[in-house]
Amino acid sequence: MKAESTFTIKQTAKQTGVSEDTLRYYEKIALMPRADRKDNGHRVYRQEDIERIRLLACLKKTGMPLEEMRPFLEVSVDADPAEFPELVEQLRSHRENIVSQIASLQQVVDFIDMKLEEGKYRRNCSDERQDGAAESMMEEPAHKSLSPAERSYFPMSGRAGKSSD
Amino acid sequence: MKAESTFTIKQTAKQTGVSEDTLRYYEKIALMPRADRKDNGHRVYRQEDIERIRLLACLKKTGMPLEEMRPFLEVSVDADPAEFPELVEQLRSHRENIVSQIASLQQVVDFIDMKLEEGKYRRNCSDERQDGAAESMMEEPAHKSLSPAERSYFPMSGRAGKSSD
DNA sequence: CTATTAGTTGGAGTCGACTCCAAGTCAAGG
DNA sequence: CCTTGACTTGGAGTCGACTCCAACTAATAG
Repeated sequence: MKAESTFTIKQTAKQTGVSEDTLRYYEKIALMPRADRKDNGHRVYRQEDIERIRLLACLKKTGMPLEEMRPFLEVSVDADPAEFPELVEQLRSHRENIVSQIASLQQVVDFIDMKLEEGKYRRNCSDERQDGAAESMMEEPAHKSLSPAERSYFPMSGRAGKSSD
Repeated sequence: MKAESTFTIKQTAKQTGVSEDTLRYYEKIALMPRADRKDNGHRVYRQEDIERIRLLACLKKTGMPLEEMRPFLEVSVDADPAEFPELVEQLRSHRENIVSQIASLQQVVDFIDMKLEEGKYRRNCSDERQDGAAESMMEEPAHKSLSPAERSYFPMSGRAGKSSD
C-alpha cells in the first residue's frame, strides 16, 4: 500500500514543465514546502508534490503573482476553507478576477476571430489554408454573452472608418 | 463632422486605466505610435488612440508580453490581415494559447468553487455571509466541458490524505 | 514677477520571477 | 584514485514592465 513512487527533481521538472531551477526557487520562497531529502541530500518529490506544482503552474498560467498563490496552497493543503474567513474572501475575490479575465480573453478570441473572418471574406475563394496544426478546439468559441459595455473594447475601425486621416 | 474630441495624457490615463508613465513608456518602445503634440509639446490623444490603448490593456490582462502585442496592433491598424500570412499564423496560434488559457482559468474557478462548496457543506448553516461586494457574475460558472485529461490537475487530497507526515 | 499646474525629456531605479554560476557532495565506473 | 554525472547550496545576474526622478517648459492665477 505504500508503493509511493517518488521522483527526482529532474523527473519532476519534466513531468510538470517547471524547470529545476524554478522548483528550487519555489522551495526557497516557500511556495512549496521543503521537499524531503534522500541520504545524499537530493530532493524527493511525491505525487502530491507533483499535483501541487501543477496547481502552481496552472495558477501561473492565469497570470497570478506568486505571492497571491499562497492562499490557494493553504486551502489545497488544509481542505477546510471555512475555518479561515480571510482566505475564503481572497478566494472569492480571486474568483471574480478570474471570471473577468476570462471575459477579457474571450474578447481577444472574438477579436482574432473577427480579423480572421475579415480576411476570409476578402479572399474567400483561393485561400491556401495549409494550416496543419490548429485543428482541435478550433470550432465555435462558445460565446458566453459579453456584457455590452465590454463589447466596445476594440478598434473595429478599418471597416467603415478607413477615412480617419 | 470633425468634432474629433481629443484628450490630454491625464484624461487618457484615467479613461483607460493605464498610467501616464506607462503611456509614455508604450510610446517610447513604439507600442503606440508617437502621439501628436500640441504647440506646447503636450501629447494629444484621440478616440482611436484610446481604443488602441484599450486593446493593449485587454491583451495585457491576458498575460501577453508587450512584444507579442505588436502583430495585433498591425492588424488592428491595417484591418486586412489576409495580406500578411505570418501575422495570420501568429494570430491563430495566439488564439490557441488563449483558448487554453481560458481552460486553465476555468479550472481555477472550478477549484475555487469546489473549495467554497466544501466550506459550505461543513458549516452549511450559520455561515455569517457578510460579503457585500461580489454579487454580480456570481452565479453558475458556465462550465464548458474541460478535456478530461486536464481535469486531473488539482490536488483534491486533504480529503483522504491527511496522514501525510 | 512668482507660484502653481500640467505637461515634457532622458535616464535611473524597482520589482517579480526566474536563470545562471561557482563551489561542493555523493555514488558509480574505469 | 580520478572522473563523470546528478544533484546540493548561496548568491549574483537578467529581463520585462513599469515607476520614479530631476530638470525643464509653457500657460495661468494672484
